[in-house]
Amino acid sequence: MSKKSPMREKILQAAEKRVRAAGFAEMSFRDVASDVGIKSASVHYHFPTKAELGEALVEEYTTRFNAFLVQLDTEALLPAIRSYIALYAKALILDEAICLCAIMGAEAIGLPREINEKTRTFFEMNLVWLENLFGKHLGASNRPLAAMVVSALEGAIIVSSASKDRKIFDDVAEEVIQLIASRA
Amino acid sequence: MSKKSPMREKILQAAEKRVRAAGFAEMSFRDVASDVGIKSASVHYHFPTKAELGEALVEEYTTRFNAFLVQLDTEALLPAIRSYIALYAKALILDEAICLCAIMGAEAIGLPREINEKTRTFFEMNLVWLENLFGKHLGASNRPLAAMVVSALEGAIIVSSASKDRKIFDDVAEEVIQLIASRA
DNA sequence: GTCTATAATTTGATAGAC
DNA sequence: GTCTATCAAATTATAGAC
Repeated sequence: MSKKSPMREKILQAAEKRVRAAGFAEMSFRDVASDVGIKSASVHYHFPTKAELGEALVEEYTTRFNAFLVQLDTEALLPAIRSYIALYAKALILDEAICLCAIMGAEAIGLPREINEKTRTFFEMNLVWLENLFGKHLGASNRPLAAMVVSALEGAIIVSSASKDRKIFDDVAEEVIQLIASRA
Repeated sequence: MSKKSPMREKILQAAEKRVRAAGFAEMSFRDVASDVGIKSASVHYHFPTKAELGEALVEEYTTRFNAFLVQLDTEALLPAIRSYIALYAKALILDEAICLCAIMGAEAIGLPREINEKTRTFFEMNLVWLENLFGKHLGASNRPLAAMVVSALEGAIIVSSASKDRKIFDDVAEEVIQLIASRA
């Protein structure tokens, strides 16, 4: 679906970084253009409108996240959960940013419907993956537990990032692991 | 600290609604002025800069939230937690919006330092309140459990709101209650 | 594909009348 | 306290040259 143009990829990368740092509304074509070394008019060649850039961002983010999830399907329950948590930890610590879909979800009312639908798909993908994981290892699907895990990790990234205190995320990560271990 | 001017209160209320729906960056003086029936120049009389309006928003939100928390201090553990969860449920369902400090935290990089500090204070207030509650009823303070509760509820509001599925929040709320009950 | 130039709109903010 | 008038800057987006 997505073309492999190198500049397109550079734009997506720069735009994602800015959205995940300050929000979709704060990300401007001029800033992104400056980041990748071209002019804002040239960004419109790759993404005609800001809405289309936003859609591509969420789409690509979801695809990338899903690629990781698929890899985890062979692991046992607790190792899989640890790897899943590591995805969120990477977002917070390595990228020094929050989850793209957390900010897109928070800004939802001001965003185009197409972006909102893709954001929703990201969360549903996470929930379904966890449900299947629990179904496979705990015998029952357990959507409430899946919702608890996704919410706790998404929330932990925001609270931890806003508080500039990584320990908050680490505390929540450990609680999530213990919670699932207690259900096993 | 905050003056009791009726128009000032109306402005704060309208601005909070807009920030919690689409973010601080998307909230404009003109839109807020229109909401309360005055011109944007008049908003500057009450709040000279947008940064000052933002600070007042977080400050007032924190004060209001704290007033609720103080009231809950006489309740037993599980009733107190249920009431605490109800505060978040009210934000999601009645206000049809996410937590002000969740969006302020998510947009942090693009916001003035003063707002970031006040946002951080809000989260710390929540953590300390929960820590004290656990200390009183569980014998030990347990900051990780406090972080888990705050993160799960903040995250649940965002995921639930973005997915337009209230059941996600309700599921997480029930998981939080069960989690704390299991530690009692 | 990228550029210059520019249109059209919105924004935060100020000056000064009332 | 609120208004009109206005400004300077930033924004999304388009047209057309190269």
